[in-house]
Amino acid sequence: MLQWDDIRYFLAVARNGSLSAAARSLNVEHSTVSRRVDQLETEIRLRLFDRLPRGWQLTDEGNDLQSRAEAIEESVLGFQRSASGVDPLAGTVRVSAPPLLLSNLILPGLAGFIASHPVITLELIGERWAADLMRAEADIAIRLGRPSEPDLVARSVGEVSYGLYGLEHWTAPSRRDRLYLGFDDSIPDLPQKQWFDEYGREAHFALRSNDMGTLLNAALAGLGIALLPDFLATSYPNLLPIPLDRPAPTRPAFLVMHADIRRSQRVRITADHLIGILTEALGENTRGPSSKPR
Amino acid sequence: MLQWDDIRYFLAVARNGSLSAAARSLNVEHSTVSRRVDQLETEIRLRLFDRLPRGWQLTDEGNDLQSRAEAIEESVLGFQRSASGVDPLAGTVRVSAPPLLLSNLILPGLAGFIASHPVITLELIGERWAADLMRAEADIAIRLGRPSEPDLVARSVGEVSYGLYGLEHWTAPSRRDRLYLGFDDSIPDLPQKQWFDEYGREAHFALRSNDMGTLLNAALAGLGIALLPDFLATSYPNLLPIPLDRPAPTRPAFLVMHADIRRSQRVRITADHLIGILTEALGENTRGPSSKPR
DNA sequence: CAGGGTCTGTGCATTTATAATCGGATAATG
DNA sequence: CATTATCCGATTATAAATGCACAGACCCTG
Repeated sequence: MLQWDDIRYFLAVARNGSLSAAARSLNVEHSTVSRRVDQLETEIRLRLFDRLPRGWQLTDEGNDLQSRAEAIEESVLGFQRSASGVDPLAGTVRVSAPPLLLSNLILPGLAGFIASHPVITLELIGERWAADLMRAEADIAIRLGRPSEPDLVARSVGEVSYGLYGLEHWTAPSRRDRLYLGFDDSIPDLPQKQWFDEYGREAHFALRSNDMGTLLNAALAGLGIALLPDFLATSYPNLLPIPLDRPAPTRPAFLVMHADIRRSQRVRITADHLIGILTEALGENTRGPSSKPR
Repeated sequence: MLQWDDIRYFLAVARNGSLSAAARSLNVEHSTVSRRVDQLETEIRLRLFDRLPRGWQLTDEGNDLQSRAEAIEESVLGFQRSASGVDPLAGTVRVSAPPLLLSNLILPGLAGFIASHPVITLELIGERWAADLMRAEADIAIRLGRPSEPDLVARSVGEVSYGLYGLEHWTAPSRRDRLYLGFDDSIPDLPQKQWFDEYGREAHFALRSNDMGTLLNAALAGLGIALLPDFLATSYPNLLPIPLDRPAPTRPAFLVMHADIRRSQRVRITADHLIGILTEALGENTRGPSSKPR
C-alpha cells in the first residue's frame, strides 16, 4: 500500500536538496526521511533520487513526479483551509418534541436565537413518539419522562403541569353535569389519561382523541372540558381553569441528547438555548396556575 | 502536523459507514482506524463523525470535507499512474477482463508474448465487473461496451458475437420442446439476456445462472441450449450451433487504459499485443459462425 | 594540511503504532 | 424467542517506526 505521507517526505527532500535539510524542515531525524523515501521508491518501483555524498538529487523520473506531488500538497492544503474555514456552528440541528410543545412553547422563544445565529438551520420535528436519538433521527429531543437508553444524557428542564380547562359556561355546572374531552386508548398507560379517566368517572366523556390539538380545539369550541397542559391553555384567554378537588398530574420534562453529539458546538448552544426557554416556562418557580388551584 | 494518511482513513470510514467495514477495506484493525480518525479530528479541531452504536456517521462538517478528501485521493492516484507511466519496461501489467474471455481467448494467445518479454509480469484479473481504472485497480481492461469515464482511452477491438449452442440431440427438437439455459436477473439490462429471454419465451428455461462458465458447462453436459459467445463455443467441438430465425446480439469490445498509463512502455506494448489477439479473434473478418446461420 | 562544518549510512534502544482478543449491545434471521 | 452476525470500545502483547549516536566522506577555510 502506498503511504500518502511518504509523498510528503519525498517533496521535502526534493525541495531542500538534502536529507538533513529535509529532516530539519520536518522535525524528524534524517534517518527517518531516508527510510520513508526508500519505501516510496520501493512501492512505485522507481528511483527518485541520486544519493550523492553532498545531498540527494532528483532523478529525471523524480523530477517528473514532483509536480504531481505538489498537486497533492495543494489538495491537502485545500483540505486544511476548508477544515479551518468550516464554521462549526454552521449546519443543521434537528430538534424533536411533542407537536404542541414545539408550536406553542418552544417556537415562540426561538425568534431571538434564530436571528442571532443565522448560520444554524433549525429543523423542528413535531412527533408524538420520541425520535430515536440512537439512530440519529434527531440531535436533540424533548421528552416527557426520563429516558432509559444508555449513552444518552438527559437534562431536567422542569415539569409540564396539567389542568382542566373549558369555556366560561363550563365553570358553572356541577361535576355530574360536565362533559369531558378525553384521551383515547392509543396509549393506555399515559399518566394524565389514567388520572383523567379516574377523575371524570362519574361524568360523561363527550369525545376522545389521541391528538392534543384536537382536544384543545374542542375545548375552544365549547364542547366540554379538557385536561390540557397549563403552558398551552393559558395562552388562550377564553379558556378558564376548572377548580380541582385533587391535584392534577404533572410530567417531568427532559432535554435529551446523545452523549456523543453533545460535543458538537452548534448542538450544544442550541440545547442551552432550549433549556433556557423550557426552564423559564416549566421550571419550579414559574409553574402554571393549575397547581395552585384558585 | 497533519498526517496525510489520516485523510485516507477518514475517506474509508466516510465511504464504508462503519469502523469495521473501513478497517476491512484497508486491511487493518478497526482500532487503528478509530485512532487515526481521532487524530485527524484533533488536528483540524473538527468533529467529523458521530459515533453511533450502529456505525459512524458523517457530521455536516465531515460531509463538507469529504469532497476535499476525494480531491486529494484523485491527486494521489494521478501520482501513482504517473509513476508507473515513467517506468521502463520491467514491472507488472495488470489486465482485467471478463473471466471466460481471459481464460479462453486472451490466455491462449499470450504464450509467445510471455516468452519474448520475460521482464514483464502479467497479472490477469478475471472479474465479472469491470475494474476501476481510475482507481488504478488495473492498467488495462477489456470491456464489452464503450466506457464513459473521462481520462480513459478506449480502442475498439471488434465485436463479441453470440449464438445458441447445444449438444447434438438438441439440434433436432422443435423450438417448443427445447430447454434453455439462461441468465439470471443479477444484471437485468444485459443486452444478451434480454434478447435470449425474448427469443426463448415460448420454450422453457431449465436453468439460470449469472456465471457464463456454469452455462457453458451445463450446455456441455447436455442439459439444454445456451446463448454463448462464439469465440467460446467454437472451441468445444461437440457444441453445435443451433440455427436461428433472427440475428443474435453482438457486443462491441474495447481495450481501455487510463490516459496517463498509456505512456508506460510496458503497458503500451502489452496493450498492443492484446489488441492483436482480440482483433484477430473478434475483428470484422473473423466473426464467429453463428452470424451466418447454416 | 589540519580542523570545523555538513553531509550520508548504519546499528541499536526506545517510543509509538498496530493487531489480537474479549465483552456488551444491537439488528437481522429463522 | 433463541440464534447468528455485526458493530463498537477497551485492554494487552507484539511489531514497526522513530530517535539517537557514531563513523566515514566531502568541502571550505585559515
